[in-house]
Amino acid sequence: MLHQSGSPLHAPVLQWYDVNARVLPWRDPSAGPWAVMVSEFMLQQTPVARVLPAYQRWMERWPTPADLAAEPPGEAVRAWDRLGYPRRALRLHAAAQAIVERHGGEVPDDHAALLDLPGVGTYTAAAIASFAFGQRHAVVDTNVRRVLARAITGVAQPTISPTAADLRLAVSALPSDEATAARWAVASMELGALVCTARTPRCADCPIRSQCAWVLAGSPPYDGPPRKGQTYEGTDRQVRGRLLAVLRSEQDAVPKKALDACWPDQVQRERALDGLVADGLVEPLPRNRYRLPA
DNA sequence: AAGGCGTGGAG
DNA sequence: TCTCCAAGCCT
Repeated sequence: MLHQSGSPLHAPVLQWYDVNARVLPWRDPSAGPWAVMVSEFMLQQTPVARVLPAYQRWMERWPTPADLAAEPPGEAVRAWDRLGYPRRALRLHAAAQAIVERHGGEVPDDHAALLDLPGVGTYTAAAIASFAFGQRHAVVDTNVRRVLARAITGVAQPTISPTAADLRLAVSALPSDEATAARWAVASMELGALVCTARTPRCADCPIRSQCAWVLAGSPPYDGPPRKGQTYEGTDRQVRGRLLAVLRSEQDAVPKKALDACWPDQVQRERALDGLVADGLVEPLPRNRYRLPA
């Protein structure tokens, strides 16, 4: 397949993608926008390998936004299983309801309309518009930021959090042709996921190693501010995870006593439970009982 | 506008 | 073992 584009990076990356793209269910031409949207929610901070089984079950059970919207949010939280960040399940459910109410049950193809949906930020809106509808958008995730940081800026790692400069760089790297831009979006992301990885980049396998500013500079090590390691043991996050695991496993309401058993520190346990209730992930019932939201 | 928000695999 | 980190979003 021939590719025409303005940057010398485009052709090699697009050709590499033609050969090396992973076969993923949400990339199947028959998958549709809802499949893309579900996958994008699940892939926010969760690796592909762990998403796959949950995604398959989800799409089998809820093949359309209306199917999901018709069920209580707690079912979404339960089906989310252990993907992590279960607020995403709640937001996906709320987004499905908004799609039914505002868009006749069809995932909108408009970037602004997508951005208005719960749980859809700049990245996800661009990803859906590009992957599902073939539009020209800068789809800037951590993979793309890393690829551009190395190939163009010439540094080992991108900035810790996305910046306006990252977006400008991504926009400037975008092919002008719409279809090519959409292809570039997936391709450059896939390159970051498979070759231009954070830890040990496989530069020997990289289609643009001869043009990579970072490689040409001698692959200098990262010298930015230290990245803060996220501790997990003993945090409220861990407690929330344990509480929710109990509630997911039970079909009906659970007595508070059962929740008390999962964490020794009462103060922290109460705080975590209150937080879950405030987030809408847990519903308190009379007589000291709790359940996933109905 | 930093910091909160889960979970588990890989090196 | 332990550290890093994986297609972010929201407040």
